[in-house]
Amino acid sequence: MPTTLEKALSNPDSMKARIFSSAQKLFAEYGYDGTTTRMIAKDVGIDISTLYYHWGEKRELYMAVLENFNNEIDRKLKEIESIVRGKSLNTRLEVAIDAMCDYLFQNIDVTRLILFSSFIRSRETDDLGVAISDYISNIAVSMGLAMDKTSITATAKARVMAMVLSLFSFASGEQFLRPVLGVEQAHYMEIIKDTLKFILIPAFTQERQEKKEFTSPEA
Amino acid sequence: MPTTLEKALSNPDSMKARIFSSAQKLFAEYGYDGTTTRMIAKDVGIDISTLYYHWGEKRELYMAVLENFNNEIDRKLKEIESIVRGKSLNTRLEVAIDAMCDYLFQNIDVTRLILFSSFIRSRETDDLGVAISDYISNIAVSMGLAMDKTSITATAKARVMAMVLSLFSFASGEQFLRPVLGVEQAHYMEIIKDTLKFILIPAFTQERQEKKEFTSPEA
DNA sequence: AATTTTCTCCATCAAACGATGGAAACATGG
DNA sequence: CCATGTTTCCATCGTTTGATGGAGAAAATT
Repeated sequence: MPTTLEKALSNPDSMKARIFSSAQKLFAEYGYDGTTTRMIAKDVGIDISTLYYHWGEKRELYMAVLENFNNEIDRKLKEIESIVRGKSLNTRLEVAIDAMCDYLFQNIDVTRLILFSSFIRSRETDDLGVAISDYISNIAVSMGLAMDKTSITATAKARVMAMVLSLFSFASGEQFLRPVLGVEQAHYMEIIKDTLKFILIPAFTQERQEKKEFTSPEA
Repeated sequence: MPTTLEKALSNPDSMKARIFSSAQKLFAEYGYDGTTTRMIAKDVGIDISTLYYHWGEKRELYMAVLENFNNEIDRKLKEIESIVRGKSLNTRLEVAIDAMCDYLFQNIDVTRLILFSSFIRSRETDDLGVAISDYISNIAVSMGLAMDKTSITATAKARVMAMVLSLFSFASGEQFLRPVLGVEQAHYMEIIKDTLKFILIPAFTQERQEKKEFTSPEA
């Protein structure tokens, strides 16, 4: 069941969808305050008022971009969850890291957006943005690191945070991180995947063996 | 030997230093484009033109804030390096994580600033900002994960990146991450320290035992 | 073909932006 | 007390920002 937003964007050639696409790109690059409606209109190749005709206020357009990401990430998380269900913790982490990397690196714009909207306050409103925080608990459950949302310890949440923050940072910061590594774009993601597995899998699996702190879905 | 900038800020009651302090706080909260010169002036309690009298262009003030961070972080890294020199890798990581956390959490503004300046492009200039990237190699060497800057593999750099990005993200995002964990401010840092150690130490020490990929300074 | 609806642009608005010149307040040394 | 240099504020500049009304083009409907 497509949302009203998705229906409006169903035709990528429509003016509304073209504006949305440019807005997403620019908001992700310059942030909310750093992006002007004129920049978006120019990128699309239209007049400003055409933009306002289709989307109304700037804030409205921004919210739509965030809402769209919300829908996508929710779907993606459920998809990954269904894939890794029943697998061992080690496999769950490995598959999830691969899948999330694939997704986020294909959608760097939205990845940057969600990161910025969480970290940076806007001048006009105090509560713009969809918090990454909402996903932390969901991911912890999806990964089988906790039974349900309510029973997750602060420690477990923090570890999931570390995982998510690294992942988002690596994707969002590719533009300036990749030159430091001196690798090509295709190679970059492979290194990131390996690094995340290298860092995360020992930590979570060792913990499990030692304390059995995390419950596993097949238990 | 204090820099010219540090000399100008030596007296924290001076108008120039007060403006600098407010600017740092606001740039860190709203980003470059999200912070106006009027916001800064109002925060200090002065007229805009007073701000311009002391600092000139807005960009100038922003650059000064970044330069100040550069000086501080360089000093901090050298300080940490001298402390951990000769210690075991395990101890080095533990001490460094503690020290860096202590420092970054006491300077959340500058931590956020350096993160934003790396991730987000400004509207007016293309190369504003001091890249985090410069520190990656330095830290790798300081941690004893590599002999010198030139011989670090992309893989090793990526792992240091993961460490640095997590650290910076945890500090920069305290405002919205801490409520998710449901802990108090004092407890937050402790959890983050534990989490970083939990995540990083097994990865790096296991790697060392298995492949001896990283050189150690006492070898 | 005529009419209605949808769309796009031109011109423009008020408010906020970065930035400046000049007058007034302040301090300092003679 | 005055002269000189520094600092602060008021008023204002030109530009850019978000946003809108209305004229006309394009497309759809009748």
